[in-house]
Amino acid sequence: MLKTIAGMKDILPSEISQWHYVEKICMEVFKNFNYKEIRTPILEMTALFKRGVGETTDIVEKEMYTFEDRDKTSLSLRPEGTAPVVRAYIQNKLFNDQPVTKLYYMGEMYRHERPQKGRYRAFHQIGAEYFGATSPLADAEIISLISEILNRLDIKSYVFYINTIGCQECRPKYKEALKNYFSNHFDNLCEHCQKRLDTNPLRVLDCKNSKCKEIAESSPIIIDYVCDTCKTHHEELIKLVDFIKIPYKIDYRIVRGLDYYVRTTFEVKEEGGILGAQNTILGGGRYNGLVSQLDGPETEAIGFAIGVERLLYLLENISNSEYIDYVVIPLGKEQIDMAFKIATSLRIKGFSVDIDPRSGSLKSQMRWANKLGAKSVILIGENELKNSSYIEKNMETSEQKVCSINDVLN
RNA sequence: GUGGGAGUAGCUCAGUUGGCAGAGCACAGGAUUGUGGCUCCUGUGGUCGCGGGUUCAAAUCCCGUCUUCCACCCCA
Repeated sequence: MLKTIAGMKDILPSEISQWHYVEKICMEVFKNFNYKEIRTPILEMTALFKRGVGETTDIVEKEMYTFEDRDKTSLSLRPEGTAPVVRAYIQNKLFNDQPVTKLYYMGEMYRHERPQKGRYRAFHQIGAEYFGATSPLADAEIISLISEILNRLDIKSYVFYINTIGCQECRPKYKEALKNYFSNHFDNLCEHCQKRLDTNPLRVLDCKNSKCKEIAESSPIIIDYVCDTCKTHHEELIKLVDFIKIPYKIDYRIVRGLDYYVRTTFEVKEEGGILGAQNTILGGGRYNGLVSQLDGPETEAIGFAIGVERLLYLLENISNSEYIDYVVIPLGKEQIDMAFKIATSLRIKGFSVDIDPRSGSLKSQMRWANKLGAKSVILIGENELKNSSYIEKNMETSEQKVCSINDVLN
């Protein structure tokens, strides 16, 4: 039997109402914050991600679905949403329309990783990008927007972490300080962190190893090393977030894995054990260099992405009350034509209507109607057809009334 | 990419020292004439993930492979 590719799965009719629910609420909140939807192809040139996400990131180095087009161009399924949106922003010169541009997207992303709970090779992200704003107000607005989405979805078991990771100016100094500090504890670091100390000392901060964690506890703190611009930006952001009373924690270990981030980074995590090890349900940050790096004008931006599959784990079981307005039941073969006509008429009028194609016994059709959650059934037998009438039965109250066929057909 | 657990009916799972493939739920039909849900009866449904091997005999033991789950790496 042919199956889905490993780490990819179908979203079944029984699950789809949850997806619609999340998408609907997000779209409403985006509307409230004046974001416009953008849809980009799932396939892009590999070069976009190499330049956008970073040549040395894990995503680009070992997780992309990459293959050659017929003309030998290297293409990749998008592993994330930001680079394509930035590409679209530049290509369509959206920066000419408005001084600031606020976009959101919802779609499937692809990464060739080992599947795990909350981590799939095809997964969905809902995200937004805010272009053209240097002000910490933009950062605060993004955080407010995320908070509102989580509130409206009635998700409670999460922690909002905010950090700043400085800029190209000040981060190297911090990295150097970290390197010095961790070098003094080199023998007590795990194998990975010993290597990371050279490649990316920031990563040692969010290592899961208990010894590394302990050492990281008293490591130098980023905020002591950032330049004045970054520090002011961070402080003003915090002031704004406090002012609108959004709960958060400052966590200097939120370092993020993608190359393009500067200053503000943030993550929302579920820490009640529902998600296991993959407990980050959304993440994002400011990326000031990305647009110019992809040949656009110098533009500051900030964005985030929600992992929809992870978010769905946290959703309280929303009432999945499937129903249908009518099931039309002919009691015998002679009444099928008229049943079909009545069903059609009701459908045209806007009701949801079904009719059993199997023409089984009355009992079996009633059972079927009950299973579909029919609010009412319409029964047509020999006697009714003779009188141009039908019986409408309310499935909740069991009340029945005789109606005229002519009325329903008009 | 690395390490570990699991795979038997649509779903959740039993299956003893290797000896005829099972249950509950779901689905279908029925319980005196044309009325659902509750109850009762009956029935359909399996290449025991797939491929090799050992054996008179394999769901059961061995090897490989795929999928899935858990963790690492990393990320949403």
